[in-house]
Amino acid sequence: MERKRAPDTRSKNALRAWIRLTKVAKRIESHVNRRFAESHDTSLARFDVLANLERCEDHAAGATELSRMLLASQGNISRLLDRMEQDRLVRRRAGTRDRRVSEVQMTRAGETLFARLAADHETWTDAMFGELDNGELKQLTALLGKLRARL
Amino acid sequence: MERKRAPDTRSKNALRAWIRLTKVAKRIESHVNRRFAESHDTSLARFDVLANLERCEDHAAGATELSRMLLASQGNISRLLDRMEQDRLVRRRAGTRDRRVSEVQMTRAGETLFARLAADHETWTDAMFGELDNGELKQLTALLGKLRARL
DNA sequence: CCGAAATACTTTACGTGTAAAGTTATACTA
DNA sequence: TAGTATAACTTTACACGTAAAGTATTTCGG
Repeated sequence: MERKRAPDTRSKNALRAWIRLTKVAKRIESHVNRRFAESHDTSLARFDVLANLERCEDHAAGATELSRMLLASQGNISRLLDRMEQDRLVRRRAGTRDRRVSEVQMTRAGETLFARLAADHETWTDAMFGELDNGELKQLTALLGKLRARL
Repeated sequence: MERKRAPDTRSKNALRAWIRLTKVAKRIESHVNRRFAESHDTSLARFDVLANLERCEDHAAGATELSRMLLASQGNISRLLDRMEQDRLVRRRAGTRDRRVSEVQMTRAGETLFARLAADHETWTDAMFGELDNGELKQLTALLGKLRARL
């Protein structure tokens, strides 16, 4: 008894790749989010903000700059920073040169939290990607890089 | 002048793969969402519901069944279906055998819309993945499949 | 220097995601 | 069969995403 198989056209293969890509990304994201919530009462969105500030000069950046790094809208960032500021993870003050700019500065508390989050995050990632060896990881990264070029 | 490069450890490579994976997925998702909004005044979330109903017997399924297929919570599905029902894309009625079940049935309007959405979606996907040839698409799908196993 | 355009951010309205509590129907056990 | 557990769904409260309109500041052309 021969099982009917989906066609092997380029178009269908692209569709399959996209569906698998989004499902895998969703699963990992939800996994990481749950872990951040359980063990640190925080979220992936906040981690992303901290991770990007970490790589900035003086651990500070403008809000628009942040929104570009995070691939998110300014409005979204604005309220996310409101909540993070309430929790004392970041501080905002008007820019000195350009007073339109809201300079976002990571606080000591933010730095401390980020260090803990980053360590856990690396551990989890390592475990989740455990099925792939080093060569496969690079291959995956390279394929995604090629894909990214067209977006 | 030699530029300092990030270390090539398994852990860092896993981190890089994950970051690229989520960024690429986000970009495609946002692209598709914008297109669905512009050309059909709808969303990726609704498309996913329709696509999954399409593959069900009689184009109908229980809400819990749907939430599992979509990797989403029951509460989310419940309200998403409220909105889709208002727009006459699906219909709900109590199950005949088990009256707790909310049987979700795609309407004619839903089927018509889905046909149009699916055609466009395939075109867009094909274009976005244009950088990858057929072999690379399969390779990507396979790597993601391996990854999925551990989640 | 003055008015217009551009830029940075905030606010608002809404869609979509979760967790947790609430409602109703079914199933199971004593 | 009564009582309780389980299951399907809805509701609520909140986080987080967008687009679009609003506010304040800077920049630029005349």
